[in-house]
Amino acid sequence: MYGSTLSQRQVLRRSSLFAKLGDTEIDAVLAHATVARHAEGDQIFAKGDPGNSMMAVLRGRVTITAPSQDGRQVVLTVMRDGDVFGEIALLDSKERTADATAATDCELLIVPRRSLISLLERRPDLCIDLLIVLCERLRRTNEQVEDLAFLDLEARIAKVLVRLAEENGAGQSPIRPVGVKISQRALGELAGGSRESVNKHLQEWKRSGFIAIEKGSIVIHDIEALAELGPDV
Amino acid sequence: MYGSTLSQRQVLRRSSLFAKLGDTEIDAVLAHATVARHAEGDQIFAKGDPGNSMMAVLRGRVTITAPSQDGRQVVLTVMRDGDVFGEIALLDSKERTADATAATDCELLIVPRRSLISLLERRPDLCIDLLIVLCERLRRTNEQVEDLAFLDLEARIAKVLVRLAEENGAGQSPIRPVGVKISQRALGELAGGSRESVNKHLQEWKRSGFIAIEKGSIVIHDIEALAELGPDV
DNA sequence: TCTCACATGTGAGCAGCCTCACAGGCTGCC
DNA sequence: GGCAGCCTGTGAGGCTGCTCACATGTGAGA
Repeated sequence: MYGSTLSQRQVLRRSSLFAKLGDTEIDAVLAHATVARHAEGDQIFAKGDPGNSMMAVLRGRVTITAPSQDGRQVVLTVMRDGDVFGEIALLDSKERTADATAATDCELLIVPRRSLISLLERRPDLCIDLLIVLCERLRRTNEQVEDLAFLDLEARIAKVLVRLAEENGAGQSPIRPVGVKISQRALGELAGGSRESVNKHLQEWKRSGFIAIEKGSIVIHDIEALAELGPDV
Repeated sequence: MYGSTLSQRQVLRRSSLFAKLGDTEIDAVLAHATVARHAEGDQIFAKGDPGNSMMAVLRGRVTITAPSQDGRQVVLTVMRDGDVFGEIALLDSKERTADATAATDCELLIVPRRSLISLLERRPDLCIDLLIVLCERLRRTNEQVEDLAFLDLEARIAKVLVRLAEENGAGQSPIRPVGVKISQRALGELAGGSRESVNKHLQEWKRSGFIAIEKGSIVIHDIEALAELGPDV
């Protein structure tokens, strides 16, 4: 876990929450933080674990999922470079509320409770930043509740696909096809539906020319059409 | 809105977030805050409104709901004495994410953005309290996502009923019947289902002797049975 | 008193989505 | 090479929960 101190600082600054810290404070956090590496598929923590640390994603992607008793899952969010997660259990000293799994090989910074609390006490402005992060999270989760309550599966899948396409850089031109690397099963977990039903809707869209289906990924040809299917409630 | 300063302070201290403040700080908040009264059914704010204040419930109940395009609603939470709400839009300076409606006649303290921000800057410990409030909120919303994704309507209704019963003071004895004052339509909005479907499940439970149904309220005779129907995922 | 708004009760019919079952194809590992 | 484990594709069957339609009771207000 040791590189030169300089690069460690830079690594920590990749995380939005810590970006604005001075060297002294960065070093104070680093003094007790560790870097963990996980291979794709590794479980980082499980719902119910005691949570006495917060993680920041330095590199890679982490999915936060809620497990059901019978082995199904819903994806609550996907964390990427610079995002922090696991702060809930840390802040209220309870159990982890969800599972965290490495979606790709990844590198995490693990900040123990005491470091974070003492940092927050020294820097009220960071505290407000963290509040804003939580607000954003809450907005997303509320939206997910609305989607599950009001939209049918087709709309939810469309919405997820559009979001993934945008995250993958569909911004440039609405014409250029965008590839989204995801299995149909995972898409189902994101949208809250079964693998088979996802497949059926995708087939429908393929016939309509909105998308093309490849092994392990979906190529979106007409993102407008999908956006119309998955309205913002 | 003016009573004696003393009672105003006490009123503000009813809200958990402000309870620990000293008189000086209370007065600083009060200097810019106002008290609003709303009659049952009044809309307090609507999704999409600009949000430059936070509310604390001094007396009464407020339901936070998400509206769908066709007029349906899901209830996200119900706020009661001492709870604060509306802090999301305040903190991240965006629009309100949901509707707020007075579920009963109620009295709210309205704290404008600047007062709150300056208070939070002076008192980092409050900031952490607020973080914990948001964490709790997030836990609840995540649970709601899990419920909608994994549980069927019957389980969701049961779970809502059990929660309402507990909030209404079912604690004492599991034998004594507990009355929950709620319409079947409202129950549907809490559980994410239609009025008719709610009615059918309730009839079923009535036949089984778990509950009795009265106009505008439900009397729970066997809360254990309901708790078993609505497991914690 | 009459009416409006709202609450509960109930059945018919339909759409969405799930599960089950079975296909074939590709990849990586023994 | 061959198998295990993942992926996609597809149909049958069934349940859940929705909408629609209508009936009844009741309290508030004109």
